[in-house]
Amino acid sequence: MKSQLSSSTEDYVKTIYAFTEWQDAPITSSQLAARLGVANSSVSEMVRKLKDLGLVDHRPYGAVRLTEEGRRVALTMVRRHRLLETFLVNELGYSWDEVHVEAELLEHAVSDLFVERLAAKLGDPSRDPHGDPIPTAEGAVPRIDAHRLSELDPGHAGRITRISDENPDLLRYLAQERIFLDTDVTVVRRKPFGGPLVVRIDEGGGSRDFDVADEVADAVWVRSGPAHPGCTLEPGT
Amino acid sequence: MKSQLSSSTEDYVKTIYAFTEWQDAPITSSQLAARLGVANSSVSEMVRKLKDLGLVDHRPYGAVRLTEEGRRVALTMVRRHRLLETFLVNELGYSWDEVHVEAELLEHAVSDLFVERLAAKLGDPSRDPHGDPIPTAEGAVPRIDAHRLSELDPGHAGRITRISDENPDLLRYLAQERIFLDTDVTVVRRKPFGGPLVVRIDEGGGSRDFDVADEVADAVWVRSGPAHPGCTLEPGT
DNA sequence: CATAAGTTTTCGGTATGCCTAAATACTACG
DNA sequence: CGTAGTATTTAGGCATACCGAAAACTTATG
Ligand SMILES: [Mn+2]
Ligand SMILES: [Mn+2]
Ligand SMILES: [Mn+2]
Ligand SMILES: [Mn+2]
Repeated sequence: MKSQLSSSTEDYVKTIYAFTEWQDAPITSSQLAARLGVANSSVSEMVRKLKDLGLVDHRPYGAVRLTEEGRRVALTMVRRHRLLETFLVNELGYSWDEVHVEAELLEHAVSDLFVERLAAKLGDPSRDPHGDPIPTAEGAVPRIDAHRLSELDPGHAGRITRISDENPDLLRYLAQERIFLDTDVTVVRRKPFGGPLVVRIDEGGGSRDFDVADEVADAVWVRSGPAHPGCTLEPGT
Repeated sequence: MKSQLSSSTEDYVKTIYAFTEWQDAPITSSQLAARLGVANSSVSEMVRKLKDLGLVDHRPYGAVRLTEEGRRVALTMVRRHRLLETFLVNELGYSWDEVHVEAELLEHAVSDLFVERLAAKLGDPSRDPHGDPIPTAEGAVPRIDAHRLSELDPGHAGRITRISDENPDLLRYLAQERIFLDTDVTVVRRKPFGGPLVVRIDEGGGSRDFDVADEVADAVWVRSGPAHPGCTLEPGT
């Protein structure tokens, strides 16, 4: 059952999974190549290998989709990655913009024992420093019910539950502006002529207004409703 | 200054260093091959590469010796390995026979930042779970003044300061027999006709006698003198 | 519906790091 | 001091994972 995949294989599978985590369409070869920073030809070769391993479904010139087994492997890697990020922030004092690169390598080096011991030590967290859900060891993914800040109408209030970790510079900027996970925000209005979104931020009893650039509004996810939402689990397949 | 060596390169350098850590003679090609579990021919190729990188001195058919630069790299890897082992035991509840394999992989995946943050969190320890000295970030090696149990005369008393981590089975056996680092022992006598060494073990107010097989007596290092010896540092070169 | 534009795959090649088998160099002994 | 035996290096190959360029296929457009 433990087939000992190479780190490249693990990264391919993880990247295929990540693409459909917050949207629906399956990933294409060139998108995969772009995300992995390799040539299209390299993807063609690896996808054939992944298919031979039974990790993806793929017809020539078609999109790449994970099989059940591929999804299982992906969730294992995502769990590792996010637990490691949590460890780096909670225990080693990393900031949330520094953790991704480190976790990207460590995830391939740790054993299953290490991961489970670490999870226990961290108190079995259900989300990582960016608010991304941490799959359980059994492959269940905590459901996070949130919308992009960019999609919300004026007047909508909620709590930041996820910030895309794709751009470290953006994360650094937000930290500097004292905007974190669990910060409460209200959409005030959109400035005219394609201007930025204005949000009100609750902070230490008072509040302040903040202009949100479009790229930022796309990266920040907000959940309305109760202050500390319980996480519901959807079973792994 | 950071030249990004491959994990194989790092393991070669570390193994060359380790060979002379507790004895004098430099390592030969075949010894290196045996320790790394690779063919002699692989060593010949890699040693040429290491020489090109300026990490070792080597003439054809001669022994392999680290250069100053090689020693610096080796000490970096040894520091990583031993800090990771310490972390696994102290923070994740590993036993001392489980840590080596895990650290062997992790040492190549962690960053300098990770290592220094980890060292700080662990309180800058000067020895690992097996009593092996942890080099400082500057490359100074805590000097451990100890002798093999097998070399001591009857009547000699001391404290266990190091146990070779080469054989996990031996470590497991010793743990089961409640013999740890910092256990106080006195050599009682050697049983005749090449029989085992008998040592007295101080334990919880009382004491017990224990028969030590030759392989064990070679693996256990004892330091006489004060109960908690201060560590002296020898500067890295 | 034909062809241009874009995407994907195939092809030939590079770099690591490993292997076995063969050649070569040391060393120790008669 | 020559030679047998051992240690080491060289030669030829394999597997992985990457590349750029060329060929093959899909799709979009006029
Ligand atoms: Mn990775
Ligand atoms: Mn994350
Ligand atoms: Mn290693
Ligand atoms: Mn150790």
